[in-house]
Amino acid sequence: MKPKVTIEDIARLAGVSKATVSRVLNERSNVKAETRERVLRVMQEQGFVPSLAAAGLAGGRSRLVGVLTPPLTQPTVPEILRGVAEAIEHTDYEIVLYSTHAGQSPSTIVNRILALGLTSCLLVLQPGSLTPRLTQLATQGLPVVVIDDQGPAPELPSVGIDNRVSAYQATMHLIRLGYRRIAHLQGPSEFRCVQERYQGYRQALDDAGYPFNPSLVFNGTFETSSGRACATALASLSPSERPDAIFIANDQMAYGFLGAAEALGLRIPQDIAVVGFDDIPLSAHVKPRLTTVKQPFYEIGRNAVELLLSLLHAQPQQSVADAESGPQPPIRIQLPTRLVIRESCGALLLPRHQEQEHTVSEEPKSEG
Amino acid sequence: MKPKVTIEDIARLAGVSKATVSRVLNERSNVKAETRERVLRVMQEQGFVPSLAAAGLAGGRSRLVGVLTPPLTQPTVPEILRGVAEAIEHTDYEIVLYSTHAGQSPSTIVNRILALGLTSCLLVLQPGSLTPRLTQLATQGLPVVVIDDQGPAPELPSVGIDNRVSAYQATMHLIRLGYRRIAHLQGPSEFRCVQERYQGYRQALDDAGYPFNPSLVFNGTFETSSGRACATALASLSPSERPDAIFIANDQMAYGFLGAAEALGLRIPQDIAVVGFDDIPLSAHVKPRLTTVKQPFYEIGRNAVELLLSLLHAQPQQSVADAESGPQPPIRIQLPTRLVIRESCGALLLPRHQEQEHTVSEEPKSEG
DNA sequence: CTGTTAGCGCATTCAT
DNA sequence: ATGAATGCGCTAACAG
Repeated sequence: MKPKVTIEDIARLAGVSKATVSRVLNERSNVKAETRERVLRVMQEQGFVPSLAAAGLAGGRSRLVGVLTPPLTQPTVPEILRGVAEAIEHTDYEIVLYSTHAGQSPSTIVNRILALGLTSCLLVLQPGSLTPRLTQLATQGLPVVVIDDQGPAPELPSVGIDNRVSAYQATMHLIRLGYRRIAHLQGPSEFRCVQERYQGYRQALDDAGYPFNPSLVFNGTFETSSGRACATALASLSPSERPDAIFIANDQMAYGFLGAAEALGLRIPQDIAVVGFDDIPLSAHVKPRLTTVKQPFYEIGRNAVELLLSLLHAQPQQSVADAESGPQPPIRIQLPTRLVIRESCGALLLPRHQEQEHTVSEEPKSEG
Repeated sequence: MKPKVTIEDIARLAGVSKATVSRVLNERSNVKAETRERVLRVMQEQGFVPSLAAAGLAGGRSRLVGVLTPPLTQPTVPEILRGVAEAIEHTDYEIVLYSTHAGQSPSTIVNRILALGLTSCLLVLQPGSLTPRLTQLATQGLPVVVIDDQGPAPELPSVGIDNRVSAYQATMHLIRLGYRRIAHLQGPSEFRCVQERYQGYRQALDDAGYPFNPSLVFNGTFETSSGRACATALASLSPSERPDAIFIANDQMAYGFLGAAEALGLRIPQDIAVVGFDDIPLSAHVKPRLTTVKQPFYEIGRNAVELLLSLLHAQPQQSVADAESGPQPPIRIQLPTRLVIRESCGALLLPRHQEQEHTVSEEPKSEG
């Protein structure tokens, strides 16, 4: 193994004390410019790289951020992580990756993460059932940022999108295209984003003066299979009962819907127009190509890192702020989405749309 | 912040020395069963979690493995990482993730990794131009395992597939389906896997007694665009000159080929049959669905971790072994691939194939 | 088998 | 502005 160059080596070679070397390392101001230059030069020459491990130990805080993700093969994850990784890269922090998979108890992973002292903060994608535990850790002072969903109530600082507005725009798009009976396939109701998307759907119908028909709302699991199930259910309806469009709460379910619809002889978009949610990579390639709400996953990742680090650096004052103003609602950063229009909604069949893809954006008329 | 429970606390509460606690932690044999039980119980009660950072520092080796990957949005990466993550999870190591992206100098990332002392070993996906640097680090004693490609010569322990055999099978499949003029679209020639796939292609032609036609070999970049370029080139040929099938060295290029072929009026597989390589998620969904060689990415990830950890644990003896037998060729683990037959090769148009997907496997007649 | 003594490489008081 | 001393939490020799 290469003999590690230590601060001590640098100190000796530069003719200063270890403390001084440490000072230039941490960019303290109280070092004579001349001395600093000399030390820096020696560090260059020796290829000195400070040990993160030791620095963490000694300083009491490490420069590792724990990132906890669902399986990386889940289609929304890689793009988020790309944003996270690139944001981290501009800092002197590193990523410790914990990924969860199906048959694994949440406590296992949390215990593992608690092998902290390693990581000084936590970034969690889709916490799901971990939320209570995370909230607890957060109150104990561990900076935690959550991406995407945060359970029924927002309890932790988070980064994501405005699901309600996005769903509103998706539904409104269908309305403007002239569809009259617009169905909705939901995700699992325990997710906050599912409720919000549903609300956006409802509000769009209201604003358009459409009657709300509960029988047109279907429950899904966010998995492909429930898209298939939904398509099967619709196929069994008489043409007059059948909706002429559907807003599906994520792209995965939309794929299932598309596939089953084809097999069942339902033409998309002629018989039923479809709008999805997420815009994961496949969505531009399925047939028909999927109109969907694009989530800015990359930016979400970047913003989450920035938020997390800002929390981390604010740590010292936090307790003071808490004492002054009491517990504040956690910070929420919302990034804009856009509707990506492709084939499945039928818009491209109309004469006025000639582009391959375009986007719309529009706010709900009322807040609430 | 939660007051960290230290070994010292445990030692005091269990009425033993810190050294003993450390012994049960590291599962040393020389601890009286009774004492061990007591210590373990106290650790349970206190929710003690040892600090990886401190352990690494003190022990001289950390329990972090550095994983260096191309952008996570590259389609083959997530599945590999999933395997890596799950394998790591069964150990007491953790992953430190470094991901590279386009506009970034290799040295930057390597320097960053050298902020080692952090990580005790390195797993690198598609090292590319990093290979020399990695080789250097490896000779300095850093355990390094490479996934996929390793440059022109195998210089580092690696995990991957037998590209030659896989390409042979893909090409032979086309031959058996009766295609006579079989083209090949290569990747960038600096990659070893590209050469091997080419060799497999050549050998299949040889074994079948087909003449080799250099004008049917095209150079690509592994990117979608070169698939399009290739299709364009083929479209300009007269039907008699044009190949009736093509083996494309990765799925990304195959997508480009499929897309451009459709636009150019070339029917797949009627005019040209296509076989790809990788079987990334999209491949089952493009139209026509792509026949391709499936790489066992998940298993590759798992095996890479196992290899890396075995190297790490063998570290102490390594120099001895070297001295005895001189430098040995680096270990190479090769995992089996299988050909996934879908629409693009035309096999499903023939009467005897009724299944949606099936696989073939077959060895080259001769080695070399 | 177990306790004692030294550090690992660095940050952080104190001094000066 | 700089140096000396102390300790982070743990492992690794040593002794016993």
